[in-house]
This record gives sequence, structure tokens and C-alpha cells, in this order.
Amino acid sequence: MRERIATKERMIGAAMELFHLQGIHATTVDQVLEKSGTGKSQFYHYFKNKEGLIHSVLMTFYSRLTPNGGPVQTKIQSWDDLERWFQRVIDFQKSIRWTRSCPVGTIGNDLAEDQELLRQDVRLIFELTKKPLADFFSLMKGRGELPADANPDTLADFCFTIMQGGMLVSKIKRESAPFENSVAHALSYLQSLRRTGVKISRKDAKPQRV
Amino acid sequence: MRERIATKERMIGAAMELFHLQGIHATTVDQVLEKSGTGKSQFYHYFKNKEGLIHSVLMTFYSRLTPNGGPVQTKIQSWDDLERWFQRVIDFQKSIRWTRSCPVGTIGNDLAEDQELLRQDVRLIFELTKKPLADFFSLMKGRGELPADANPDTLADFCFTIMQGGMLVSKIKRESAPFENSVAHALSYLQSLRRTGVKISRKDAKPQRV
Amino acid sequence: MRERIATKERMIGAAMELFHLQGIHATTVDQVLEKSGTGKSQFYHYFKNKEGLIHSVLMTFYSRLTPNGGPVQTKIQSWDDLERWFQRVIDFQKSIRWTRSCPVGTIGNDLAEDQELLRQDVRLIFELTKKPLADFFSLMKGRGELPADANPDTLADFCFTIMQGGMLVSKIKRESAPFENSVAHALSYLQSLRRTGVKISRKDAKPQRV
Amino acid sequence: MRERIATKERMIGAAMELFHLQGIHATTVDQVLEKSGTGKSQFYHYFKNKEGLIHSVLMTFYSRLTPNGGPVQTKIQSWDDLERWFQRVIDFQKSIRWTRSCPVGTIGNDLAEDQELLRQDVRLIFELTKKPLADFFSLMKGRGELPADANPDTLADFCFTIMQGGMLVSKIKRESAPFENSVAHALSYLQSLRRTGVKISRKDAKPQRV
DNA sequence: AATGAATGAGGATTCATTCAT
DNA sequence: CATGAATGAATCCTCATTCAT
Repeated sequence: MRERIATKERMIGAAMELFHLQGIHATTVDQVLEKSGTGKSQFYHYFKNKEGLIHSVLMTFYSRLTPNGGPVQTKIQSWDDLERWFQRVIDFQKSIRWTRSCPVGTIGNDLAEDQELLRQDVRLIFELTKKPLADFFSLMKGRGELPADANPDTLADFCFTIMQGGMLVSKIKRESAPFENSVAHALSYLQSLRRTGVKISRKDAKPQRV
Repeated sequence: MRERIATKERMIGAAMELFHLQGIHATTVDQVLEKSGTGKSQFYHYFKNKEGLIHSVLMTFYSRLTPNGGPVQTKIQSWDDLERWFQRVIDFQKSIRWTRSCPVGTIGNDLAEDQELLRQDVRLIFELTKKPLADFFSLMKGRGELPADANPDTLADFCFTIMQGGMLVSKIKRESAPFENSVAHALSYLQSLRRTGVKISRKDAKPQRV
Repeated sequence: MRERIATKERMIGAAMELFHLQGIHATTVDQVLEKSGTGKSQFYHYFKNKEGLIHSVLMTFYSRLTPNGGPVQTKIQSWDDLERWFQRVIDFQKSIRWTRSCPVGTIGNDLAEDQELLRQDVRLIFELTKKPLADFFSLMKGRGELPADANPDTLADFCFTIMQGGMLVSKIKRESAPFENSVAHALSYLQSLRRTGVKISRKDAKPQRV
Repeated sequence: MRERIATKERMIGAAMELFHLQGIHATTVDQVLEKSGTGKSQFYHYFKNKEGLIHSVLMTFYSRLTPNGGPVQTKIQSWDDLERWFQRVIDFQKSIRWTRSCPVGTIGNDLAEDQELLRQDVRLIFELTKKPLADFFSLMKGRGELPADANPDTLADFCFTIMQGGMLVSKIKRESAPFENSVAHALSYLQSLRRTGVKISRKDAKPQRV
């Protein structure tokens, strides 16, 4: 029984890496099977089809981000934590020579128009990833370290966007600089909100939900 | 003669749209032919292979960004221009209901490890896209509207990253908010550099080339 | 299980015939599949690609020539055996109305400059085919039926060359005569080398038009 | 006018080389056009189709062998000439590192069952090639240097077969030895038939490994 | 559950040949 | 005669998925 589970996990793990590296279109079922050392039809025993595998991969990411989910979950509790949140990604990308972007964003970007269920999965993960950021900004706001009119959610969007864009650009450019420069400015901005107490009038910043 | 050229252009145009919408992997040569209304083997008359088509598509983007290249070229000469630069993209994405991300970034993201030539194409286009931004920040610095230690290049990286990340995230989420929020903060930051004259010490911001 | 193996063997058998008849270039994968009654992609389940099939075909020839390999293996132990070695080929070609040449030589002749692995396969088979000839001449030399300075290997080359040339020419001419005439002279020569002093009168060798 | 002819000749010349090197199947019309520097439809102006080109190529070989036809025609008038006839081919193959076999035999070997007209062309050329050999043996027989019952035609077949077989085998093996060994034995045999009583000692014939 | 053979649609590419100018 | 764009059938190969054991 334990081995069976391991089989499925092995396939998911292999797919995770391959999707991350190549995207879902360029990754074939056979590649996943070969990498995981499983036989051809084991696949269709555990997954309805390739989409099912993608779903499982996304669910694995999801569960890791969930409280008690796994080692990746994050809690940002200080400005240093925030910086580390960015730095960790930069360091990871550097370690793999900028060959990959965000594993989840990569999948999301590859989805076709009609794969709404999988897109929903990705959205969920994005939200979960954003949450520690929003929580942090809320916390800071509560503590008075951010102005009363600061919007934690839009600040989280800002950070998350920098992150996704930074990973994408550095993957394509195969260098850290654009990512690091962007993060530096982002942190500089966030710090400026903290230190200087610069008010963002709604007129200037108008970050808002549509 | 003119029609012949049109055939190739028609294929490139069709591919441009399809690549933008579906990515290069999900787009088949047949789809390009059908959309462009060309016969099967005309394709290989004009392009060496699918990669050749991608290259031609990228070169078309490139030439449009080049001075005298076409309608897309941009010159950012005021803070309002900068805001419009962002806004134009937001509006475009809104008009297509966030079904696509950056056409060039989409291609770049899909490239395999060994497609270094195409990646080089994408890099070139990225640089050309960044240039008006860097030029603008240089101009502002020259005018004293930005601090003397402001780095136009890293500021351009910052804007470009927001742009790429914003387009990616809004495509996946199928909504504008994250993109608009991020842009709002980015503009707020840039304005803050201008209005308040807040110095970014090298230590805090440390944007730098690797 | 047995049927599965049969599938691969069926494909190899079909390819063997088609290659022999048409050469490797004129034989398409589809023809092989149709003749063997196999589905389209079974082919790539069993063979890496068309070259893989050619390799398998050659290896099948190889194994048949190998001791315990199959029915084709030959042992030449007398001058009569030698004559039969030639005659068997002549009879075979006659039976198929000179529509084919040597199955292995045909493949070898079609190989492109860069197909060195396959050429190596063919060389191996050529060596294996030559071996019984060289062994025979060695044996005769040992028995004193050939002069002490006779070179068994070059004599084997001589026979093998006649064989290949004869098959080629008779295939092109669609008649036996040139082949038979050449073999008659070859045998005449070899007999003349015999030390028993048994002369082969011109009457015995009788090379003649059919 | 002169240029027009040159155009056709250029195509034939290019095809000749390519057919020799790759065979007719592996040679595409486009390759011929590229090598000859001619435009696409010039081809169909001068030749009915690819078969027409092959025919023209063969006719070119033919005319070269014809009296007054060109530089290749041969006249064998002495035993030394005969040896040179063989040696010239060996030297040629050596010069091209055994990458090709007989240009005409290569074409003939590639012909499909239904290309009887082309096969007839090849047969014609074979006959024309054999003729100097048969003529020579006739001459020798007339001079009394060959026995009265010697058959010049079958002796020519013997030489021609050795030639074709030798070229084929040396092309596949990428070495001269088998060809040279075979020719040495053939010459040894022919000399042994001489009535001058001049025996060729094994030393003279020296079939040997390279 | 496990194995891997079988299916068949589809995808990239080639190539002889025709057609319009 | 010359140019090269257009055609479409064929060819090699891939891949998600199903089936038999």
C-alpha cells in the first residue's frame, strides 16, 4: 500500500519538475513515466488523464502552502522576513541558473482558454501565496507601521506581481539583474511607506478592485 | 509580386495572434496555415521550419519597435506619457478580457533550453522595449526631476518587470485588479521619487547589475 | 506475450522483403506497417525510428549467419560445397526473376555518408558471410590442396566480390548469364589452383550464354 | 543560346554527381537545382520530370562511351591496358575515399520494378562498357594468345562483374583491399589463360591486405 | 494494481510537380 | 526561356489514451 502511494507521488514529483522546466505542453506523459520509473498504464490508473496529473500537481503545490501543509509555507512577520521572502526566490533562481520561472505561473501561463478548472487551481494557489504578504501588511498597518489608508491587499498584489514578473524576466534573460533591481525598488518603496509615512492619496495611487 | 509578400506576412500575422493566444507549443503549423489561408507547403517555402516562423514573428515585433519601424514605437517624454505607457497595456488586456499576456514574453517563456537564438531575439526585444523607459528616466534625471543618484536603468527594469508580471497575473486571474494595483503602486513610487525628492541611499535600494 | 513478439518480428520480416525489393529509401514506414498488418504507432513502440528498423533487420541477418543462428548458416567443406554456395544464390535469383540483388548489399549501397553505425552492421555481416569461404580455403590449404602461399582471405574476397557483383549485374540485366559466366570463370580459376593436379578442362567450366 | 544549353548541362552535371553520391532516391530535384544554380521551373522546362533527368544523365554516360563521344571511352589493346582498366577505377575510388560505387550501377540498383525504360538505358551502358573488354579478348583470341575455345563475352562478363562487385564492396567497406584482392586474382586468372606460357607467379599477383 | 502492447489522430516536414507572371 | 510562388500528397514521427493479460 505504501508503495502504491509512493508511485503516485513519484509521478507527481516528476511531473512537477518537468512542468517547471518545460511547461505542460512540452512535457509528455511518457517523459513523466520515464522520469518516475513507472509503467505506461499506471498513469491512467492514478490519473484520469494528463489534465488530471496537472491538477494533482497543482493540488500538491496547494497543500504545501496550506497551514500544516509542508515545508514551503511562509509566515512573514517582519520587514526582514519580507526581504527574505524575495531573496529566497532570487537565490533559488540563481542556483538553477535562471532556467525556470515560477512553477505555478508557468503552468497557469500555458493553460488553454477552456481549461477553467485548472486555472481556478492556479488562482487558488496565487491567493494562498499572496496571503502571507497581505497578512504582513495588515499586521504592519495594525501596528501603525503603515499608514491607515494603506491597502494590504493591493500591496500584496504589488509584491506578487514583482515576483512573477521578476522570475519571468530573469528566466528569459538568464540573469538576475532585472529581478534584483526590481525587488530593490519595490523594497525601497515599501520601506518609504513605513519610514516616511508618505500618504498615498486615493487619487494618486487608486489601487482598487475592479 | 505584392501578393506573394502578402502571403508571408499573412502567415506571420496569423502566427503572431495564435502564439499570443496559445503559446508556441499549443499552436500548430496547420493552425497558422488555416488562419492565414495558405496551402500546406507554402509554409516551408517561406520559413525553414516552425522555429523559422517564430524567429520571423519576433523579428516583426523587433522591427516595429525600431525607429521608423511602425506604429507601436513609443517615446516617453513626460510623467503622463509614462502613465499612459502602462495604461495602454491595461486597456488592451481589458479589451481582450485578459486572455493574453505579453506576446513576446509568452514566446520567451515557452522556449526550450536549447533555443538560445530565439531567446536572444526575445532579449533584444525586451531591451528595445525597456529603452524608452530608461531614456525617460535619464531625461528626468537630467532635468533634475529625479535625484542625482537615481539609476535610470534599474528604474526601467522595475517598470518592465511590473509590466510583465502584471500581464501574466491578470491573464491567469482573468481580471485587471492585480495589474492595476501594482501599476498604481509603481507609479506612486516613481512619483514619490519625483515629488518628495526622497533620496534612495545606495544601501537601501542597491539596485545593481550582477 | 508470444503474439507481441510476433508483431515486431512481422514488421522486421516485412521490412526485410521490402528493403530487399525496393531498397531502404523507396520503402516507407507505412508500407512496412501495411505489409505487416500493424498499426501506425506500434512501429515507434518497437523501433526508435526508421534507422532503428534497418538496424533490426540487419541484426536479424546477422543472427542468422551466426552459429546456431538459423537456417542460413553455411559451412563449406568441399569443392562441391563451394560450387553449391554459388549455385544456391543463382537459383534463388532465378526463382525471383532477378528482381533483387543481395539483401544486405542493397541496404549497404543505399546508406548515406553519415550512417556509419548501419554501415558497420553491414560490414559485420559481410565478414560473417566471407568467413565460411575463408575457412574453406584455409582448410584446403591445410590439406595441401592449395599452394602454401595461397591467401585464404583474398580468395574469399574474390568469391565474395564475384557474388556481389554478379547479383547486382543480374538484377539490373534481369538475366542470369553474366552472373553464371562470372561464377564459372571464378570456379575455373579456383580449381586451377588445386594442387591435386586435377585440371578443369575448359569443357567443364563451360561459361556460356543461357 | 549557348547559355541555355549550359543550363541543361549544368543540371545534368549536378545530378550526375548527386546521383553518384546519394543514389536517385536520396537526391531531390531541389538539390539538383541548388547545386546547378538554376531556378525551380527551369527544371521542368528541360526535363519532363525527375525520370527525364535520370534518363538524360544516363544518356550522357552513354554518349561518353560511344566512339567520338568523349574523354571516357576506352580501348583495351594489351594486357597492360587491361590491368590499367581495373587500376583506374581502383585509383578513382581511392581518391574519393571509397564513398561511391559505379555511377551507373548505383542508378540501376535504385530502379523500381516498373522503370523498365531506365533499366534499358543502364543495360545499354553496361553493354557499352563491356564491349572494350570483349573486343580485347577477341583480339587476343585472334592473335592466339587465348585458347580457341575461350569465350570473349563470358570473360568480359567476368571482368565486369568483378568491377561492379569490387566497387560495391569497397564502397561499403570503405577500403580498397577486397576490390584489389579480387582484381589481383582476376588478373592472375586471365594471365593463366594466356597461351604465351607466361605464368604469373603468385608473387606477381600479390593479392594482399592493404 | 501492474505491465506494456495497441490504437489512431495529429503534427512537422519533404518533395515532385504545376501555375501565374 | 526565366522566375519562384503555389499545390497537395506523402512521409516520418509524436503523443494522449485504451486494451488485453
